[in-house]
Amino acid sequence: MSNKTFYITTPIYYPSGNPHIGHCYTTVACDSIARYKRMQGYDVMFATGTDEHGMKIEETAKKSGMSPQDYVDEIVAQFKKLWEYMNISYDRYIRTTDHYHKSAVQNIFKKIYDKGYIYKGEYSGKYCVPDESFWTASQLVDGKCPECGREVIDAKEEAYFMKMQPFAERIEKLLTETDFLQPGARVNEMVNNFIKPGLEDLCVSRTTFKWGVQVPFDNEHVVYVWIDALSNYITLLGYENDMHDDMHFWNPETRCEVSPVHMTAKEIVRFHSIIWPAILMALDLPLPKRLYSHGWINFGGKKMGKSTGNVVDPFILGERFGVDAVRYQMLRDMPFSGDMDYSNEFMLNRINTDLANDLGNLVSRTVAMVEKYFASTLPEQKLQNSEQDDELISMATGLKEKIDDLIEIPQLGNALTEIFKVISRANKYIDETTPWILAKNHDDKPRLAAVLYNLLETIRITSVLLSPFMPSTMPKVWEQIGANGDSLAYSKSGEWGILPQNVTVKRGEIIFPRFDVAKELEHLESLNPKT
RNA sequence: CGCGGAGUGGAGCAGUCCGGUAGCUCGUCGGGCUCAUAACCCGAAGGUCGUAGGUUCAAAUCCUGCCUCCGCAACCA
Repeated sequence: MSNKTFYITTPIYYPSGNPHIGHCYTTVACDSIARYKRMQGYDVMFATGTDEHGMKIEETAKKSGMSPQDYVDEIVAQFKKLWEYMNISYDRYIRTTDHYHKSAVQNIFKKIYDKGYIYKGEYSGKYCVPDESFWTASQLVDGKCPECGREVIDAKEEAYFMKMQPFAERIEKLLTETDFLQPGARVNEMVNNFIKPGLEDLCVSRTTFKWGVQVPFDNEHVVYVWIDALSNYITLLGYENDMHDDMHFWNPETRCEVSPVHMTAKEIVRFHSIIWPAILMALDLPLPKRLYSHGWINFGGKKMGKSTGNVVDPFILGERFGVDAVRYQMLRDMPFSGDMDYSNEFMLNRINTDLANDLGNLVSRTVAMVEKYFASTLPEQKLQNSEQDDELISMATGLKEKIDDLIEIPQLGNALTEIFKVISRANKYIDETTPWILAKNHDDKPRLAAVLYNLLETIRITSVLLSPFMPSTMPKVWEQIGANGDSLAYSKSGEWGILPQNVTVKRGEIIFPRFDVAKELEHLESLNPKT
C-alpha cells in the first residue's frame, strides 16, 4: 500500500503583471510545507499556476498590442523563471488556458447546470458605457468609473447564476464547526458578512468579454472567474479530464489527515471559503481540509502595489543576499495573522542575527574546533556530563515533534523560532563547557570530544529540520559537519547519537555571510532611480 | 448603531479564553570570553499594558463608555 497523499496549493495567480514578493511569499510557504511533508514520507502534490482569463487580461494585452495568449505566455514565463530561481519544488503548474482545463471547466459547468444549480438570469450593476465595463460598488472611485473617471449607470446583462442557498448551511458549519479556515479570526468575518445576511446567488458567466472558456451550451457566454479559476484545484488532478489521473490526492480514503491545504492571501478568503466549497458541494465532491490565509507584505505601513513604486524585486534580493536567506526572512517574520511590515533593513538585520551570527557562526566555530583540536576527526573515546549536556540534548531531540505540529497548523514563523531556540542554546553551551580550556589539558580530551560531538549532533538535527525552508544551503552545512546518507534522515532527527563517533568534519566556505547593513541599503537604493 | 481585527519599555511581537510578581526578539549601555563570521555568553537601563469608569482582596487579563489605526463590506484578482 502506498503512502498517504498530501496535497497543497498556491492560488493560481493572475498574470496581469509580473510576479512580485507577495506571490513569492505564498509560494515559498507552500514549498517549505511541501518539502517538509515529502521529508516525512507523504506522497506529495504541490501545485501552482496562473488564472489567465478575464477582461483585465484581455485589455492589458490589447494595450501592449499583443494577443491575450501571447501576453499571458510572456508573463507566465516570468512566473516560472521566478519559481525556478526561488527553488520552488512544485509538482504541477496549471494554466487556465491549458486545453484539458478548459474542457474540464465546460464539463463542470454543464454538470452543475444539469443538476439544476445554475440558471439564466440578469446581472445588474454599475456600468461604464464608454469602457463597456461593469464595476462593483466597492470598485468605484468616488462613485465613478475607476478606469476613466466618468459617470457610471445602472445596467443589466444576461448572465448565468449559481444557486447558493442549497449550500449555505453546510458552508456555515464548515466554517464554524471545523478548523478549516485559519486563522480563526476570519471565520466571524465570513459568517457575519456573507452567510448570516443570506448568501446571494453567484454570477458565473459574462458576455462583456470573450477571453475565457465558452459556456458549452450558450456561446454568447464565457465562464466567469469562479468556476474557471477555482476548479483548477481538481482539474489538475484529473477531474473531468483525461490529462491526469490523480484524484487520490482529493479522496478522503487516500489523503492524509490535514490535506488538501489551500494557501492564500487574505483578500481571496471569501472565494476559497464560501464559493469554492459551494462548487464542490454542487459537484458532490469532498471538501478540502484546510484553508490558510496569510496577511500582506506591506512597505512602511502601505499596501504593496505597482502604483506605489516600492515593489521589491525578489530576483535582486536573492541575488544579493541568497535565495535561502530571503526565503528564511519571509517565513520567519510573517505573523500568523496580520500583516508584515517589510523593509530591506529589517530583512538584513534578520539575516545577520539569525543566519550569520547564530546558525552560520555556530557551524563555523564548531567545525573549526574539531579541526583544530582533533585534526578534523573526533576520537571514539568520549566523556559525557549529564549535568552540562542534558538540557541541550533534550531540547534538540524534542524539537522534531514541535516542528511537526507547527507545520500542520501551519505556523512557519513559530516553527523557525523554535529551531533557532535550539541553535541559541548550542551557542550558550559552548560558553558553559569552555572547550578552549578543555583543549589545554590532555586528560580533558574525552570531555572535549563529547562536547564537540554534542554540538555536531545539535547542528545535524536543526539543519535537517531547516532543510525544507532553506533547501540549497543545508547541504553545505551537512558537508561541513561530515553528515551524510542515513544520518540525515528525517526519522533520525528526533534521536541522539546518530553521527558516527569518529565523524570527520570538513571546513568550508562561510555559509551565511554577514552583511554591512548600511552599505547594502545604499546599494539597493542606488538600484532604484525613482527615489 | 454594518462586520471584524489591533492599540503592551526605542522598534516588532507574546501574554488576554481559565484574573494574582509584565515576557520574548532586535536595538542601547556595561561586563566576560577568545573556539568562531568584530561573531558568542552574562548583566543592566527602559513600560501608569490607548483612554475613562466599574467589578474584585487583586485586572494587560472580566464588564461598560470613548479615542486612534487597519482590513472587509459580495461578484477586482
